[in-house]
Parts: sequence; C-alpha cells; structure tokens
Amino acid sequence: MTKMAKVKSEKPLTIGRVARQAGVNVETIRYYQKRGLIQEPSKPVLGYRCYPTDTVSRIHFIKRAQSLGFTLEEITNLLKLGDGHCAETQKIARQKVALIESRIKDLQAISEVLKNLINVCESQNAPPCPIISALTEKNSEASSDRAGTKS
Amino acid sequence: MTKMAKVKSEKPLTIGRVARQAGVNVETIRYYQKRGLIQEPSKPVLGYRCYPTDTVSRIHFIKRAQSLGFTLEEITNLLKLGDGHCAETQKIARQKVALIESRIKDLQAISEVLKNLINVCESQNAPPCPIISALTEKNSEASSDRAGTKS
DNA sequence: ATAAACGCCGTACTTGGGTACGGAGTCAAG
DNA sequence: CTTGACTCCGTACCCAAGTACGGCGTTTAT
Repeated sequence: MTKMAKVKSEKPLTIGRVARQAGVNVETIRYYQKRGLIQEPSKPVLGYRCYPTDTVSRIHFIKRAQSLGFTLEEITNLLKLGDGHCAETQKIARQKVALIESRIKDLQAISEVLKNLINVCESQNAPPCPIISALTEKNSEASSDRAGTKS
Repeated sequence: MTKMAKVKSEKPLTIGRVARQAGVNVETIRYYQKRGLIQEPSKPVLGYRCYPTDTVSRIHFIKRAQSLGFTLEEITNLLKLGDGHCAETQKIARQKVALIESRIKDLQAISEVLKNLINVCESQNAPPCPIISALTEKNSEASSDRAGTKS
C-alpha cells in the first residue's frame, strides 16, 4: 500500500486513470466537467489532458456528498463556498437535515399505513381485499396526503 | 365544496371533466391511458370519448397508491391483479414495506452523520470546516485501483 | 512499426412521471 | 351561425445523473 512514494514513472494522470482511481466512469468525469464540478485541465496542446492529482479527491468529495443526500447542484455550491465559510455550509447542511427528516417522516407514515393494511388483510382472508379496498375507496383521507413526496 | 358534485349527469363525462373531478391534468389521464393504467373508452365514433364514472375513482386509486410509494408500474400490476388476490397483493405490499423501511434506515444514517458534522462545526468556529473536511478527506490511493474493469 | 488501448468531442439515449405544443375537428352557448 | 372552449392525436420537452456511441487522433506495449 501507499506505493505513491515510489514514483515509478511520471505517467500523466489521464482521464482514464483518474476514473480508475476515483472508481467512476470516464463519462462521469466528463459530465462533472461540463457541470463545472471539476475544473478541466486546459486543452491538450497535443495529445491528452493531464489532471492534477487532487481531482481524484475532489471526485471522492462529490461522491461522499452525494451519499449524504446532496444533489450535484448543491455540491457545486458547497465547492464554490469552499472552506472557511462554516456559517453558510452549516446552513446548507441544516436545510438538508430538515429535508431528510421530513422525508423520513413521510416514509414512516406510508409504511405504517401499508403495514396496517397488510395486517387487516391477513386477519380476514376473503375478498374484498382491504388493501385494494383502501386504494379504491373514495373517502380514505386517512391514507395521508402528506406522504406525497412529490406533487 | 358543496359544489354540485355532479348533478348534471346528462353531460357526457369527457376527459376534461374527468380530469377536473379527479384533480389531475388532462395530459395525465392521457398518459395513464398510454401506460395502460386506465382503459380508454372506445374510439369516439363521433366527437369525444365518454368516460365511465369509475374512471375518476380509478385515478384516485392510482394517486393514493402513488402516495403510498408505489410506482406506476407497480400500480399497473396491482390493478391487473384486482381484487380477490390477497396473497399476491400482500406480497407486493410487504416487499414495498421492506423497501421503504430500508430507505428510512439509510436516511436516518445520513441525517445522523450530517447532524454530527454540524455539531462539531458549531463547537469549533474556525477553519477547517469539519463538514468540508469530512467530505474532503483524502484516503485515496489505497483501495481504489481496482475499480474500473471497463465494462 | 504496428495494433490495441486509450483520449477527445459531440450527440443521443436512459428512467419516471408527467407537461407543453400545435393543428385540426367538434360541441355548446349566445 | 359564429365564437370560443373543448377534444383528439402525435410529438417533443422537462428534471437528474449519468451512460452509450461513433469517428477520429494519440500513445504505448509488443
């Protein structure tokens, strides 16, 4: 491990190598470039682009942020902010937490309703199926309109 | 409310009226038709299509099912099943519950991490911002080498 | 030295759930 | 009878986050 000390040969860090090191697709990198998430290393005068090594860690940053629920647009903003803007960063993070928690509540409500329906359905084994009925009924306000998550 | 829920039953139930009663867009209905979620009421021999009244409740069904986290494809299946197939329906519902619950767990984990970072960031008010740092952490090099495999 | 592998670039396709557009036909009210 | 609202139908477009393709140029390993 950490064979990095051994600069075996100064192989230029081409897009494919960056991709391999970062564990993403080449196309993904090009896509990030287009979206301005990573800076493109100046036109290849002749031959291929050579990427700075921190490109790899930047991609890791992006991937980690995504896994925390940030969209690429939000990540763009985080990156623009950079370090030293804790207040802003915190604000964004707090908004995200709020959003996530509200989504959790929605999902919990949904799963409660469903589990309930399943229970009822299990305990009475003849049509009409309560699950289908619940969906079919006109006035089942109970199904939680809040759960929409879109719309 | 207390509008004529549908007094003039003389008027043919055209797509626009269905849409208004169901609270969706005309285009949405046409889209559902294309996807086979609602049956299209035979070619307009002359003039416009006339929808059966239960189209409205079918759309409600779809919307409620969506709000419970089902995709249109899944709803298509539920509708194909129809009533009297409790076992199948239950199975689908249980799978959905499992999926939702796992999603909830993911989101909870994410929000924990974020809240944690925010706390740390609040309690130490100077750069480097822990949130940014957490994302930036460079552990690259180590394991990523084997990712690509180029399709 | 030559072929395979890689990079460059633009464009189109994917999934899910719709929305929007536009021309032509039809229906209902004034 | 005319106007305006509505319907029909096909097609195209929107979002996000990429993936795929294809033609051509460069690099590198054999």
